[in-house]
Amino acid sequence: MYMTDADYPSAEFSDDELALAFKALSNPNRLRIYREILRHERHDVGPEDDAGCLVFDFINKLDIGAPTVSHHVKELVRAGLIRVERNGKYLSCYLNAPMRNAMAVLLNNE
Amino acid sequence: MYMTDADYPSAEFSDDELALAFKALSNPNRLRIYREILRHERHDVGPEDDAGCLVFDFINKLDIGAPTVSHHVKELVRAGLIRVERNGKYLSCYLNAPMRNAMAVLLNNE
DNA sequence: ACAATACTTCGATAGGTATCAAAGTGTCGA
DNA sequence: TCGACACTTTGATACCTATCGAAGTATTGT
Repeated sequence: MYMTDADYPSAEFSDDELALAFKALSNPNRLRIYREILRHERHDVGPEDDAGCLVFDFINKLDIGAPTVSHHVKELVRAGLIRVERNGKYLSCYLNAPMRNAMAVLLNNE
Repeated sequence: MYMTDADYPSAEFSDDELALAFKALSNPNRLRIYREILRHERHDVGPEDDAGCLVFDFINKLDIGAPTVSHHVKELVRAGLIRVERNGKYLSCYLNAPMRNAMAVLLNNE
């Protein structure tokens, strides 16, 4: 019976890291932000004209204030789910694929 | 830009329900319990001689007390991730496939 | 330079949670 | 029927978090 990290050969992330990632998705508003970034990644237009997902949009479309959105984005970064990049006035969000993959593998092939 | 449940056609679970499921996986010990149930489901021997995953084992293998394990199992049930069934002295845990599937779809095909 | 814009940081508040010890409940074997 | 076993419930503690308003910072257009 596997019950510790050491029992999972070649696991990319520890239980603690994975738990932190799931925790980041445990708030409905944060989950909405992450889903949007996922969706954006899928329907990607070329890398040139793509500004990524903007924090600006989250602030305008979600029913929470800018400080809370800022906090949520930082939590997603801290959990390793996304990364952000400043483009002038705007902040773009991009998917962090390895963590998404680790969660998917956990749910699919275990 | 999708930002609400209503925008996701034929979504089986709401953002709130999904967030609750992810929250249930946000504690390392609870994640270990869930992974073990997943693993058990995969390496399933026939339905006859299968007693499921026993809470008994979680109590013995995790470094937390019985009350905490009991609490965690209840949280996994509340989140729709698993169901439990009493077999005499023991409590067996079984995977709740639809919720697992919903999370997997979210991470894979969105 | 200045105003506007897009966040970010701070401090506060209200509520949630992981864990434990102690005591309780239901089941089974002798 | 009685003790042992497998949980469960309760109450307490220490900590974490989602959100806000107010004030701060960085960037851009004029």
